[in-house]
Amino acid sequence: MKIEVAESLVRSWLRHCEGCQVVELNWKPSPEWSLVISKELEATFTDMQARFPQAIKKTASLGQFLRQAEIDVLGMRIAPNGKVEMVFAVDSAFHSKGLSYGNDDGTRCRVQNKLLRTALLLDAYFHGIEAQILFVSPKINPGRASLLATALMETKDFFVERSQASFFLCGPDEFRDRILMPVLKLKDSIADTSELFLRSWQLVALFISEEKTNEAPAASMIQKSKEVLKQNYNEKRNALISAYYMSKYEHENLHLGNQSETFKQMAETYRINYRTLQNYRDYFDPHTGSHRRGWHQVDIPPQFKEIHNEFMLYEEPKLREIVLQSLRKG
DNA sequence: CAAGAACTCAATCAAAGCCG
DNA sequence: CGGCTTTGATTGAGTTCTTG
Repeated sequence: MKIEVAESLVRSWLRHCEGCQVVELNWKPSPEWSLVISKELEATFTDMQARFPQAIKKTASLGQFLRQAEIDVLGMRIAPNGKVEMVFAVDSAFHSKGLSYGNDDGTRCRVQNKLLRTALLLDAYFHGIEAQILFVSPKINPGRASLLATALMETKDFFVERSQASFFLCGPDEFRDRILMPVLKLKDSIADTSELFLRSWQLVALFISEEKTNEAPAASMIQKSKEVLKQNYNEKRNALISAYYMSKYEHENLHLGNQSETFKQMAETYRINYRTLQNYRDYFDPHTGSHRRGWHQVDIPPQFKEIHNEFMLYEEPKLREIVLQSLRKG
């Protein structure tokens, strides 16, 4: 069996991102299934032949047309009540030099043929169920993209009154945003080794994360996260200093209102919970000569100890100035 | 003495560490 | 890996104290 990596990706996508409980690759109808061809379906097929003579050969009968069909990835999303609420039919083409089946016309006809055939197939075997029909290709040359977009429009137009299906053409952008990126994000949460695409991505990711640290764009991201960390660190440090001040000297000299109001302002500035800040103060209380008992029953945590050691010799006005300045800077 | 402010400690949650 | 325990950080709730 030929292994198509794009199909594996789509399978993972349908399972995890689109909520399909059942997904099959290379789905085809069995010749053993009894297929009752309705008049409407027959009529649709005849109209289709007339409307898209290039894409569909006149010679084929409907039965033959359907039997030849194959859907690369077929997914079903089943509702809790057991009803199939959505069928996904995806055809994928991964051509590293850009989607191509011969010349422009050939490519357009092939894609259109796929879309039309799939729509008929779904109508025949999953009649009345809402469907999404997708043709996905990670690389489509710009010149052909507009051609295919037109073909897609024609197909949509043709089916607008006849079927519950919606059609999508996923070129490079949609492929990346709708399918690839969401699946890549799953890297750490899915452990199923039978999903080839995800598995290989997990393997590759081991090494690109290592390499990233040397690359410029990644470096700027790391720089950013470092800045965020530094900012958080400063906020926490300022919060601790303020808490130390509050424990040792109370709030009056700050002139920011009563104790609650003072805490409130500080907490807002340092982006922590009011209670948390109050608790910081209580950790200091047993060591600052405060009238409160504070957290006398536990040891002072190291980071509190450090602040204590650093500022224990500061006079009130000097420490007050430090606190007020940190509040002004925000 | 009632309402609001302050205090104390328990409960909760998440990250880190451990181990079969 | 995955389940379990430990540890640390944060928040919530109930009680006590002040103040007008």
